[in-house]
Amino acid sequence: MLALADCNNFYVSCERVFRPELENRPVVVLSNNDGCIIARSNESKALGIPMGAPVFQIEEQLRRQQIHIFSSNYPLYGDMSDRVMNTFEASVPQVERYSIDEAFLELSGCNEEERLSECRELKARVRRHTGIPVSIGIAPTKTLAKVANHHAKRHPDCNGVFELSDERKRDEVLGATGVEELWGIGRRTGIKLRRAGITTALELQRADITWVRREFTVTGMRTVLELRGEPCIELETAPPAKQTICSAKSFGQLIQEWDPLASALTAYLTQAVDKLRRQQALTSAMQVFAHTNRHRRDDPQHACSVLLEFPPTDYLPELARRAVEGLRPHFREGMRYQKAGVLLLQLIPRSHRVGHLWDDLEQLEKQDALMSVMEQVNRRWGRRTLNLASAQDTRQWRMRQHRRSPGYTTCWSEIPVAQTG
DNA sequence: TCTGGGGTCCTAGGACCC
DNA sequence: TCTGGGGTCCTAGGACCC
Repeated sequence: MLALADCNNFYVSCERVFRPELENRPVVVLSNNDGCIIARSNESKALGIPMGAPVFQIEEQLRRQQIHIFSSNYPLYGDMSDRVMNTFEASVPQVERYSIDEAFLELSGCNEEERLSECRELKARVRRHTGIPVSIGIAPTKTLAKVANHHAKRHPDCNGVFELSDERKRDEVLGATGVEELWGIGRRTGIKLRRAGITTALELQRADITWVRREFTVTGMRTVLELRGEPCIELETAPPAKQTICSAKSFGQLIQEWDPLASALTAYLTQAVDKLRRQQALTSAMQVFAHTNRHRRDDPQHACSVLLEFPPTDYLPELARRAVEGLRPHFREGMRYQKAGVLLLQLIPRSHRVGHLWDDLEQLEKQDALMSVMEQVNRRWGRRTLNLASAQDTRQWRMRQHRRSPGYTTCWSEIPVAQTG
């Protein structure tokens, strides 16, 4: 039997661990550049703060209702996530880390009673170890576990844990679930289903399978089978290596000159190469792009993008040179660029590097040594201690983060200090 | 002034092969 | 008028997820 464990309002909960006075108060967390709302406490939801709302549109409401606002602090959330996941992994036989705040678990309990108590104990342990509240939904398939989890969150009498295996109970809950609330049914498919007269999860579960297959491809069919209790989506305990790595961001302010754009590009590439090396992979192609802000109707619009190919490598200085030189001819003077990024493509495991007679092995070793030293220094002394010079001047593109919380668990100088008396 | 970032999977259609 | 039957590989685009 599977379970989906999901941290409640995760980013908000992370902030509250270190600011307990914000318990029971409305709190929101903003996206990069303090652009829009990406996490809300229950109190903020109750006050009608919509998910994804641009901050500038609801600024007045946020102030009037005295909602506490945080910029996002991804190093903190990533670290808290690791702590939660480690607790799961120490407690159940199998864990799939599904996202920063969710995991699918395989449970050992043989009957509903055992599984419920197993999960209640787990929920309490995570709270004790990390301060983060979680909800757990139990079911025979991932899709049903998602439904069970929603139910656990919405019904306080469940105390955050709910099992959906009994068929009668299952169909009753599915009958009360809107079809677009299901995992795998997005906005488009939801509209299409409603047009076909299918409005609840139960109606979808009972739909004709060949019709579903024809209209909604195998993905839709899998959803239906999973709703019937037939597992189609396996637990993935060892995540497959990524096929592409992307690093892209909006700038803190619009950029009109090449130098700061090149600087931002180098910084984003640094992050991408970091992930590449952690995955022990090499890249042999990358797409580099930049574009203006399409929301600004009055600004002239421009999007440029270039695809570069080269022998497999993970050597940052060379990749940075290629990215910058590659995009340079496409950059247009005077445009107001809003965002840039890189995609690393054609990834291969580092162990598959094919040597050529004309490879300069000594050169490759030197490059490798340099990258390793850079990583060690940065691990020891903090991110970006050692950096490419061109990525160093962040003044013109650095993210806006006016309300960022300290790196309580991720930065030596920001660790909270406890005082007595 | 102000609208996130990072991914995956699936299908259709074209090119090409025997 | 007639115009095989498979198969692979690649790409673009749609849809979805958190």
